[in-house]
Amino acid sequence: MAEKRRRKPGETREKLMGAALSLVGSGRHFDSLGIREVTRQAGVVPTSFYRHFRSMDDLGLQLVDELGLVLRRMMREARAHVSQADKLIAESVDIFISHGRANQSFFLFMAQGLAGESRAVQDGIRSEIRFFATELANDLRRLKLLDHLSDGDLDMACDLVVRTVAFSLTDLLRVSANDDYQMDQIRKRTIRFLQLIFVGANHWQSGTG
Amino acid sequence: MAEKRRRKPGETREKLMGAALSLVGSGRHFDSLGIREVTRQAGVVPTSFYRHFRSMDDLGLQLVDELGLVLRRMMREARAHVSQADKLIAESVDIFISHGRANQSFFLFMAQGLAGESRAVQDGIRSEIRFFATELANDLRRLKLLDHLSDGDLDMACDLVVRTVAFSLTDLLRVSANDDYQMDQIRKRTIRFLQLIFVGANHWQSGTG
DNA sequence: CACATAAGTGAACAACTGTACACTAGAGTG
DNA sequence: CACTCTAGTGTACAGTTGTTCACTTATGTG
Repeated sequence: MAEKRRRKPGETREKLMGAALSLVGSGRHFDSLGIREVTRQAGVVPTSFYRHFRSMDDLGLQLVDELGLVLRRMMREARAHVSQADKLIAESVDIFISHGRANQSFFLFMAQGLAGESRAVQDGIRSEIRFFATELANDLRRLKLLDHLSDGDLDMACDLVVRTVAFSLTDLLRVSANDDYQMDQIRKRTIRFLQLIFVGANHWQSGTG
Repeated sequence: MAEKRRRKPGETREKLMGAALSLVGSGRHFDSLGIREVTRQAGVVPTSFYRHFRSMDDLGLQLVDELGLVLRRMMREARAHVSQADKLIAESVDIFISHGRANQSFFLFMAQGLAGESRAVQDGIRSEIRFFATELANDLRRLKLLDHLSDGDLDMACDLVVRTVAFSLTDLLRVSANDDYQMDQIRKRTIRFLQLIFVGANHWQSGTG
């Protein structure tokens, strides 16, 4: 046996990251995973792990990088689908939801990592979220929305929007994929949250506070 | 040796819960703690654990109950300190921050549990947060604030407020206690978030959306 | 005072863990 | 072709884990 060696470069690496992700997706917490467990799930011998990662933290950091790609894809699609300004919120939320479901494990990993053991992973995820927020601010500027806000206030508002969506995603990931009622509840509530924030932003004047 | 037995009822139980909490406080994730580790930290023999808890999940659930008490204390203090409506937000945020620091480990546990392995702990924490939100709604009704909102809309707004504060708490718990600059940044940003939400709520009309 | 019970103890065990080591197959390069 | 890397393999080991068991001791109740 054991006739397969060196098939594609990085194949085992991806298997390991996928294995960790799938364990997270099946309810486990990333910080409770062990090297042996991950390699077992990946169908690989434990020692192979060290060919690609120094430690579990290291693997986590590389997952954060991939998470960044997922988020960028999501942003791109949201940008491409913005038709009219009045439907912007609902359409964007729908895109978040569909990406959230399509990449369940990634977003579970994100939610876990925010309060996880590895400070580096925490920082990575937080910086991805911040990046997302500043990109959103750029887009709104480009669309001449919330034009009366100062740069700082717009940034603040976008930060709040992104946090709210992130929190809603964690709601979403808890309900089973076929529970349409709950899914729709979360969708509606998220839309209302964002509408409330945008109403606030529309009536915001820099002097406040 | 070993001359101390049965000192106070529940003494060891509290030591075990305190030990788990202190490990969380020192950077560990609750889901990565083991029974032996906790008993070691508590200065107790591993078998003692089973006298009080069936499993780690069980201990986690009992921590959620204590978390509820902490939250109720915080609410009570916030209620007692509401002087004028115009300072309500800033004063409440200050109380959240001081309680957040005083009960670091509890709030870390809360943040971890939201995305943790145990579904029961997740549910417990989420229901504590929901309870907090409905209590906030009751208070606002009593103070005749946001009086024009329907019950549903008020609930929604309070939910958003509580989520925002919860997220801010996780920011807070990351910075070291003596980093006054960062602490103040978080404080100011949280106040602005809440102000933005309240401006939105003030201008909200049920028909929106 | 006797005694059942709750709450502590230590020893034991099989299962699992992370990691080190020595080995080997294939790919790319000169 | 000879070579050096890279990425895979199996074996080994000491340390840790959860859990069971038989035990002791203090306490409150009858």
